[in-house]
Amino acid sequence: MGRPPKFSRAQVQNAALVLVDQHGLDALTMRNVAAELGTGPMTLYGHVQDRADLEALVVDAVFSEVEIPTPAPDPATRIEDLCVAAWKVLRRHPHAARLTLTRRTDAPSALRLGELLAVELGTTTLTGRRLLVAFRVLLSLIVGSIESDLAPVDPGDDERRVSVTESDYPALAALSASSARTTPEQLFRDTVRAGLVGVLPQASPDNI
Amino acid sequence: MGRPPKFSRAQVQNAALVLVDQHGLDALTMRNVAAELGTGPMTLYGHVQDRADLEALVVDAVFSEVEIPTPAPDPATRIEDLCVAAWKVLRRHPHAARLTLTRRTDAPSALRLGELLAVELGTTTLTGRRLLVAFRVLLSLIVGSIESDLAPVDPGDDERRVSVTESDYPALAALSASSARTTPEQLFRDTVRAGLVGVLPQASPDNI
DNA sequence: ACCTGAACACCGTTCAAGT
DNA sequence: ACCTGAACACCGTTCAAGT
Repeated sequence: MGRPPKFSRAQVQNAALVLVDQHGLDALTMRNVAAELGTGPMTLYGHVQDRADLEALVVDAVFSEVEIPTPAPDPATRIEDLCVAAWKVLRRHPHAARLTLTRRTDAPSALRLGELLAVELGTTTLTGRRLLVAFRVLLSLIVGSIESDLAPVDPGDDERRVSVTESDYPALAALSASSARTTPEQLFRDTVRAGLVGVLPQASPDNI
Repeated sequence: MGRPPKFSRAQVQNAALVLVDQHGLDALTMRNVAAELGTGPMTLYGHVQDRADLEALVVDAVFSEVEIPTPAPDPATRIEDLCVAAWKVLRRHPHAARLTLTRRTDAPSALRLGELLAVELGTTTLTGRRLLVAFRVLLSLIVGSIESDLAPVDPGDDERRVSVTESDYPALAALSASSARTTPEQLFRDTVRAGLVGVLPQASPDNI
């Protein structure tokens, strides 16, 4: 407890992510993180600007875990793999994922991933508006799929939940039954492939 | 101030939505809503189960505003119009939209809209897994597009924002420049149409 | 029986006192 | 100069006192 600070910003980041993973997003408070590090709340302000900064740190930690896949031979598969890598890391941190859904992220690790995806799309024949649409479609599919999977995470919601099996929504009930017959990853891969078909002229619907 | 309650659940709902629209999501507190209605915080618990219930009320209010479009002749356009209707209403309430991104919604008005979309997709040749994927793609595109648009809503973020024009992310910068040349609605329509091409065998890429 | 104020256990952050 | 505890202005909700 001499001159050097008692802990680093990286330690704050790690403690925050562990807290969120283990006890949910509501547990992410200045006071809890400080307690985890064995100090008072005010000591945190030496490493973090404010609460929003703490949240940004968590988002950055999550995307830092993305394993960039080794490039597949064809562009469509490279793009798909990149999307799956992002999806996987968000799935591994469902509570933290909610942070990325709500606020726009400046986290360098997230921007780097976005840049990678944009570069990959740029190697296709897509340009201009169609390139932009392709990018937005893929980002949306990642974010949207995570959101769709997030339901069971919300605790206590189940008691209040109106079962979709109810005959009020027969079409939704049929979909929900059909979704019980796939794994989440398979469903996401199918979703991304469908998106690619709509977006890449050269992607053929055959491999779906 | 006699026997009948001083206000209805619908009034609570309305007061909550107005509060969120005007002062942002952080202003949505039991105490603020109560003050808006001229009572103490505890009186709210006569109409609302807890804070989560209050948020659900806001989400329901938003989706209740959806104007179901008059059905277009062809299925693809009917589906597109339905998606745009949902997108528009979320755009009109950007702060409240954040609630729908994070938590799974049981709001009847939202389920009814989902059911409508599922039914519409059911009138195509799609069945089983492909029907499910189509539904997920469209939902994801709505949710994801809203999320992408939400950035400027977050107040005070701009000061901290790392400009994407920075040369660290040239591909992202190019995309962002390209997105400045379209309207949000046009971009969303293009996005949905691309999604439909990937998802509906009979949708032709010609009309993009 | 119902409505609701006081009180409790939190929260982020300011401010000033400690070193 | 820097670190950090006390204090402030909030929050959702319990509990008990009022009618």
